[in-house]
Amino acid sequence: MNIEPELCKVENALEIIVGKWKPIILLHLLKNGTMRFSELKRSVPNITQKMLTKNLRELEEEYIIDRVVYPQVPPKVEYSITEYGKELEPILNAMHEWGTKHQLHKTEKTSRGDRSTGLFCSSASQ
Amino acid sequence: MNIEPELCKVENALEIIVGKWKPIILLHLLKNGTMRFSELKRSVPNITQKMLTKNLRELEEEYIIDRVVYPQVPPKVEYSITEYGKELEPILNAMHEWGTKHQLHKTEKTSRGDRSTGLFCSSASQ
DNA sequence: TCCTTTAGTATCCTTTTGTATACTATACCA
DNA sequence: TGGTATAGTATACAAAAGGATACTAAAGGA
Repeated sequence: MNIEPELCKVENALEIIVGKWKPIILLHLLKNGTMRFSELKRSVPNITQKMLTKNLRELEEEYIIDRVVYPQVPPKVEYSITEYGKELEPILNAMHEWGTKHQLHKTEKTSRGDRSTGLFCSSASQ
Repeated sequence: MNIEPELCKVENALEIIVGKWKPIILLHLLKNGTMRFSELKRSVPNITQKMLTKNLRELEEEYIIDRVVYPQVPPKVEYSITEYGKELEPILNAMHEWGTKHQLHKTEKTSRGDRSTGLFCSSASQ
């Protein structure tokens, strides 16, 4: 009744999808199916090549995404979510839903407080 | 059709629950209702005081948990999830479910591979 | 008088994460 | 001959996260 070791499983799960970039990468892949490296880079505006590569490698190691290299001269590499990775969809959807709500919450706080409103999505302007 | 700024909301949401410790802390609080600092520390075995304090402060700032200080001599501080924080339950449950599955996946990999099996939950032994 | 307990701080250190920049190969194009 | 494009790697560096340890206050017990 004291410690529930089951909770540790969450810890393990989290290691895979936790991080600044992985959930966004996965959401893009879920939405678009198959994406090239450069497409992903464009879709996740502030990520650097190094971080994108690193995160993709880690997701690949966990069998969450597939990586297909075409032996072409300007290289072409395609990434897609595996069947196994698709099981993450409920988590990502729940995050997305909650994120939308929480953003409103944040905006309300802003209107009487200390946060700037402009730094939400920098993909459209600037 | 190119960039969906909605995904950025996930990014924002994630900042709050991402991290090695927050989801486990929240799961314990969801399960147990109200917990003292020391209870939490015992429940999350490998966390340091510094990390626990830091994560609790951050969750408090986001109005996800409440912190009640009793002005006693050996200090007593109780933490609980706010109504707002309870909205995270679907995410945490989805994580927990997936985590359980993924652990099996991992174990399968181990049996033909390169991982040690003993490091899942260190709360019971050692 | 010393030890214990609780909920932390403070300090120092290591590791991870992230940024910036330069570099690669090779086919195509001008 | 030089520029462009792709999917990276290599390097150097800065910042954040995390870990280990020591310290605090003030009451109670041995």
